[in-house]
Amino acid sequence: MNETRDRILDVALDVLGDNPDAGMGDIASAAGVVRRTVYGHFPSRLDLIRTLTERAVTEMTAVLTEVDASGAEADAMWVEFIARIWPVAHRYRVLLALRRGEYGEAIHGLLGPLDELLADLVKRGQDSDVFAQHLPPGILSQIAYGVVFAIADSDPSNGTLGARAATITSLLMLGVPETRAIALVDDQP
Amino acid sequence: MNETRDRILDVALDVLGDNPDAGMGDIASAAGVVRRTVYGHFPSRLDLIRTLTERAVTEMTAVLTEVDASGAEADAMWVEFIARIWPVAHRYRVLLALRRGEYGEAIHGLLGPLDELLADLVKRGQDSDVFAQHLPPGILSQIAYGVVFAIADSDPSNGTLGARAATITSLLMLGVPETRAIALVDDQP
DNA sequence: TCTCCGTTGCACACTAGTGTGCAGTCTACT
DNA sequence: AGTAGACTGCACACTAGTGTGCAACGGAGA
Repeated sequence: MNETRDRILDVALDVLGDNPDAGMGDIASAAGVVRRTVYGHFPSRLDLIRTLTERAVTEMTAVLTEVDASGAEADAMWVEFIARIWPVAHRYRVLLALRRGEYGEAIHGLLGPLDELLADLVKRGQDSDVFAQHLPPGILSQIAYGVVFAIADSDPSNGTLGARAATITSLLMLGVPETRAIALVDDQP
Repeated sequence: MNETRDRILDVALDVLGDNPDAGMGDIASAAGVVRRTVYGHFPSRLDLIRTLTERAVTEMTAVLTEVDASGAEADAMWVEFIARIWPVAHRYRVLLALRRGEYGEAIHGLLGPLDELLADLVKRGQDSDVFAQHLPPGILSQIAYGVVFAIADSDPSNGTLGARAATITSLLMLGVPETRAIALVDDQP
């Protein structure tokens, strides 16, 4: 039904991932349509980006709330969360870049609930002495999450080779000892 | 003599720090001059940014090579480097944002030598088992350095309160155990 | 006083993007 | 065959920035 619309969204994620400043024209031609068609589906550039962000938030909060329900320790939850978010993180890496800039405020607003869930998880970890307390949970969660995205971004292949490294790195940063971090990661099914 | 030129450079760092997409007009009025005057000193926007970057690279490589000469262990070197780079990092935080984008290539080229020095330091740390090896030195150094900038960016006051947290966080990420990290940081004169 | 020289104010050309209007075409469905 | 809906192609108005040219201004120093 809306296959063109979906293709535009998929392609926009790719194109903006390569260059967050890409214009509607670039997205259109990458999707094999004309610029006017894109405006037919998304009245403005902001609409497109908002739709993309909503998609990301939906996918990510779904994963996070599912993981949350497991009742495991905070560090184990984090490992599971990153493992499941990893394939998605690379696709949506552009959102991190787009948070500073013209649409920053809009994106920030949509990402807000996800940020809170993450901060909660980190806070619980800090309260039970699983995570270190050198930074407040709000900042620590953002930085740790940002590192995962940054590694996803440095990873050319989007393969699972980087997922392990990203998980270990973020765990270390959260204050989990290296031996425990490696044990947790290697426990993944 | 060149007090206007210097003021423009200083102010540009502030303005671009707040908004990396600020135009020459924004910089000019923030510096209390007219746009035309800015073009009198810097023929193009790229010139301005290049000059800013050269300044940053000069300051930072000076610090890093000085620290390098101490012959200390890699983790101690890192602590000293961050401690001395911290006041500068906040001012030049814009460069991290500017690396992706229009002038990315130019900035990347200028920052190259600094990147290599950092990667060398991390590699030496990995070789002597002071740093973990979950990521190749080139990526690990970038991520660790990025985290320091990111925390500097979250820090509203640019006070030294965040410096401690940033140093600990980057050490943890580099694989230094928490107790050792804290000991190192508290050893700072 | 005269003269540089940095600065100003304004006009201009150019680029590159956004978003709209509208008539025409193609295709799938009835 | 006919029609509805999506897509196209093109023109247009608008915004916002870059970089240039040039005459005029004003102050510090010879």
